This record gives sequence, C-alpha cells and structure tokens, in this order.
Amino acid sequence: MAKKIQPRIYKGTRDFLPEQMVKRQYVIQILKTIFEKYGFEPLETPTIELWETLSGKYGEEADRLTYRFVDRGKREVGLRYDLTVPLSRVIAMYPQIPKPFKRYQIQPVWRADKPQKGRFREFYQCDVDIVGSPSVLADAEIIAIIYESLTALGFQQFKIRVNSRKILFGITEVSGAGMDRELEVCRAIDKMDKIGIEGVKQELQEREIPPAAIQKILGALSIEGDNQTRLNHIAAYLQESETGKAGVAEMQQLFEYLSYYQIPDSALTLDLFLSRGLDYYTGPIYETVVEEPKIGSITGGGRYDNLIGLFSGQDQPATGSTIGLERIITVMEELNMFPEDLRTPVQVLVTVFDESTLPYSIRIARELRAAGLNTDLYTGKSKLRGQFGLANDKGIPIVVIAGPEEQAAEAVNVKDMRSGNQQTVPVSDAAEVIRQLLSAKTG
RNA sequence: GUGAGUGUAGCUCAGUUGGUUAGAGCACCAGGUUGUGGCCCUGGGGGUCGGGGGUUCAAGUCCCCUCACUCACCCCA
Repeated sequence: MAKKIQPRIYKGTRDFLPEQMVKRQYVIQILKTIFEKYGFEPLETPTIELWETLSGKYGEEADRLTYRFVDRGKREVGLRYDLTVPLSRVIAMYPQIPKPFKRYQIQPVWRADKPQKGRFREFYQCDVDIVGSPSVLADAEIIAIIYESLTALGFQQFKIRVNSRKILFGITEVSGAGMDRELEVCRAIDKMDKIGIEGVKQELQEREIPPAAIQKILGALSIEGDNQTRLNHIAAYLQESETGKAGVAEMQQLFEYLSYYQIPDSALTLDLFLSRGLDYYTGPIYETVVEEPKIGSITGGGRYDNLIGLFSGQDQPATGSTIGLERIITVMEELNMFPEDLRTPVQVLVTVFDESTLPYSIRIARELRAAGLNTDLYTGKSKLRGQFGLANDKGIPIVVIAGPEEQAAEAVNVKDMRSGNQQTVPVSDAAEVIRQLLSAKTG
C-alpha cells in the first residue's frame, strides 16, 4: 500500500458534508426564489480573472487580500475577491445586455486573510445588483429584496442601516479636511459603533485631520432623532456642498420610495456613521446587522456608478448588495432557525431482505421513484438491522421492507422511523401512504 | 503584519508536588436480537501525549526551540 498522506485541508476552506449542504441549499433555494420573484436573472462568472480585472478596484487593503498567481503562460491572474467587479467586467464586455439589468449571482469568492469566527478564505456570496438605473428606485428595490430575503429566512431582529457616500463626501468637503481625504474620513467614522465617538475623534486626529475640521465633522454627525430630523440637520451643514446636497436629496427620495414598499421603520435606519470599506461606492450605501450573535454585518452593498466605466470607458450606473450566505447560516445555526427535519433529502430507504427478494426491492424502489419520492435502495451487505441503523443515522424518515412475506402478498411494510409505527400496505398504495406520512409529520 | 491562548484516542476533555502498564464520555466495530433503528447491557479496536532537543534515576507533567491550530487587532460577508 502506498504511503498514507495525511488528510488535511487548506486553512480557511471547508468541506460541506451532506448534512451541512442540505442546510446551505435550503437557504440558497429560498434566496433564489425571492430573487427571481423580484425579476432578477442568474449569472455566473469564472473563478479566475485576469489580474488587471481585479486589481485597483477595491482599495489597497483588498488588493493585498486578493489571491494572485502567475499561470504557465506567465499571465498574471487572480481568484475573484467579490462578485461586483466580475459583474462590472461582464457589463462592459456585453453592452448588448438590455438595461436596466437585474442579476443575481451565488458563487464562492476568495480572500487571503487570516480566518477567524465567521470569516473564511473561501466563502459564498449571494449578490443582487441592478445595472443601468441611476434612480434611487433601484436602491429601494435592493433594500426591499434584502428585507424580504431575511424575513423569509426567519430573521426577526435585524436593522438595515442606510447612508449616502455623497453625504459623507459632502461633510468632508465642508469641514475643510482637505481634498482627497474622504475615504480616510469615511474609514474613521465607520468605526463609530466599535470605538465610540471619542475613538473616532482620536482616529481622525491620528490621520492629521485639522482640529477644526474634526469638530465640524463630528458636529454634523452627532444628532439624535428620527431619520427626517437627522436629514434636516445634516442638510443645514451641507449648504455649501453640491455633492452633499445631492446626497441629502437622494436619501429623502429613497426613504420616500421605501415607505411605499411598506418596510417597517423598525427594520430601517438612516445611520450617518455607516461608511463601508470598499472604495468604489458613490451613492447610497447599506448594510444589515443583527444584535445576536455578534458577527458583524450579514449584508452589505451600495451604489457604484463609476466602476463599470473603468472597463468600458463609459460610466454605467449600478447598485446592489451582497447577502452574506456564510454569516446568515452561522446566525441561523446559533439561533436554531433551521427546520428540525432538515438532515437529508432522502425520504425513503427500501431495504433488501436477501438475494431472492432483491428483484422485488428494485421494483419497489423503481415505483416509488417514479412516484416522485426520493428513494434510496440499499446497496450494502448488512442485514436488516444494519439497514435500519443506516436509515436512523442518516435521518431517513421512512423505511420500506420488501421481504418474502410482503412479496407473497404483493405488499410492502412501511415503517415511520420517527414514530416507530409500521403498517403493511398493498404495493399499489405504497407511494400514497408514504406521501401522507411525510406530509403529516412536517405539515 | 501585530498580540494572546491552546496542542493527550476520530471528537470533547481528565491526567495530583515529575513516579511503574496514559484514562473517561461520545463516536466506531462485534454480540445480546438469523425480519426492525433510537434506549439499555456486554465485549473490542484504536495513542510516535503536535515535532525536536535538554534537565532528571525517572518527563504527558519542568526548560528551550519549532510546527500547527484558535481567538483578537487591521479589514471584511
């Protein structure tokens, strides 16, 4: 025998065993259904992109965290860091795609950072984006789909935080912090809920923002009250900034649109401290946070009107959000939000009594399969006892016995593993009986 | 890249001031049950105590180095 290689796995990556896959597919299925209900169409793009496609789009930090290789032909390539940049490349490459274009995309992305709780090197993202609409109606659609998605998955305590990069830029501009300091200022105030207002102040000082400017920035941001009150307050600060005023106007419009979607106020908040890390956002930005467990944001996105222009030379308005599949699953697991019986897609195990009744078992399996039941036919060597053990271990709810007695009577014995009850029924009734047992327990 | 912590069976862990043959629970296998899982009972397999070096009559235990993993910072989903 060859020397054994220790089975190991690359740090930050995971195998998804069937029991986990069933949960993942449950979540993905619900999301897909909603995405399509909102008129979004599917898209997939390659794992590997040319380095020039990926580099310089996200910011310095993200560039550093992008997996990068040289292929055999000495071409520089990388693994995609997110789904937004590949989408932008697609839009630029296929200008004939009718706009506005609403697409969803569910694929893994890769980031070369150190793994920790709720954070991996390979993980799935679910993105929904609308390309070709400059209207905040598109942003409202995205926020509405986030709300419906989370609600459908059973989330009850969550807040969609909304802000505008234009407002943040305006505040920086008016404060006199200096040109091109917007992103630094954004990054500092983004840490508000982590380090508090004093921490933000200190952060800004360390970045050598003039004290007077810091004063103004914090003054503009620290105002209590409902969304409208804070918008009015900030509007007063932004009289001198065209960008800022535009930001206020689009927030007004956005909240008006959102009111028509009937999203409850409790799930929606204007958060002037929200900033988002990536460089490419230009307008409304949004993310979703849950109080428990502490895991950071579970969705994040915003408008990026200048990104596609980097590929096509012509800007194309676009907005969208990532729905963080991994974190959603983590939260759902910790809060026990998955249905109890979500262990295997197999509904029925047809046992094999012995060689002589095997043809009968095959026939039963064939008929149950034809009736649309997910049916496993036992292919191993164990006796009945072992076959029942397998059904138990996998969580298969129904076991069918087709032994000599049953065969003689043109019948099968149907056992419900959950209750322990069993009954002998004619073959012709088997599928219907099983179907009823399955729906009785779950419905 | 920075800081902290943890490494003993497949998993979770116990292991006394250093002392003889390293344990438990769970999981796995077999039997109790030649037509029936879970619960129970009996038995069984499984360990280079992360690796290397040192101190000692004696090291899972003490010291040094190293590797791996985890958590946090940064950043993010």
